[in-house]
Amino acid sequence: MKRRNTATQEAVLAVLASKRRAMSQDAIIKQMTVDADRATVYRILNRFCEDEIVHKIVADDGKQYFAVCVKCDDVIIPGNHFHFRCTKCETIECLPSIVEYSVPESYKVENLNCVLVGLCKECS
Amino acid sequence: MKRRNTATQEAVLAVLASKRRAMSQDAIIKQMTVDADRATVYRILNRFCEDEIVHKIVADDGKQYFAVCVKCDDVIIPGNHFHFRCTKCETIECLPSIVEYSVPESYKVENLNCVLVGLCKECS
DNA sequence: AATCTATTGCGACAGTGTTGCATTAATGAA
DNA sequence: TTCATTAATGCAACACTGTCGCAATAGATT
Ligand SMILES: [Mn+2]
Ligand SMILES: [Mn+2]
Ligand SMILES: [Zn+2]
Ligand SMILES: [Zn+2]
Repeated sequence: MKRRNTATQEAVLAVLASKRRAMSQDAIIKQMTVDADRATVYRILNRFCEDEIVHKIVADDGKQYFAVCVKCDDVIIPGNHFHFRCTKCETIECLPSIVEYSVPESYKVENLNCVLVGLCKECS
Repeated sequence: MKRRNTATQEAVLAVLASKRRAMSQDAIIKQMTVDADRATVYRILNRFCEDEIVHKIVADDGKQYFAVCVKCDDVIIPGNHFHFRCTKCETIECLPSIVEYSVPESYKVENLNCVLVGLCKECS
């Protein structure tokens, strides 16, 4: 299954790369110049997740948000970081803060989905 | 707005109290002996949240899960604890582990939604 | 140009959570 | 007890999200 380059994929990535935030499919399509079908954008985003170009966060509104896997302060932010959702400006951003946790004996953690909710710097 | 006691409310609470897990509205209704309307159960659960009888977790499947606010090892588990979702037995439980985080200057955290995903003790 | 097949658009679907509104029933006063 | 008040419910309807099947389109390669 070799990947192909398409205008729609580049448009999706361009939006995600320009904003420094995690965005919902809804918000991504609104920001896109090219029009694309909802289902297509979902497929593109899921493909990006498989290829680890973006990562997915499920916020406490139940929606999926996607963000590019970027470097921050010259350190690659891995999957296991906190996210922050501002209830006022309705944005979600990746925090440079790593999630530290401990689980009971013999539990196996494969994934994290940690979202802090509140007011961001600008809104508080 | 004074609260009234009803059989449905007690049934919902009975289910949540008997299981030690966080449950979705779906799962709660399946376990209930009394039948009740979907919408009613949601209203009951949201009321319980307001009254802080239960707390709500949004898992990475985008669904809302509800759990009674119980004591664990004689220590009250507050709202800011991790949750664990087992992908095999499809349960969500409250972990006794507190979420430790740090946010950038002047961010205000009002809520947490932190879910660890993987295999629980029995399933791993 | 011809071929292969990844990608897309469209329609359809299941599931979740919410709301409006008429009806029922819990509660406290008479 | 009876009555009045209104919280709680059942039902229908709705918006929204994420997914999938399938035929059509269009990258990539020879
Ligand atoms: Mn992130
Ligand atoms: Mn909990
Ligand atoms: Zn903000
Ligand atoms: Zn399990």
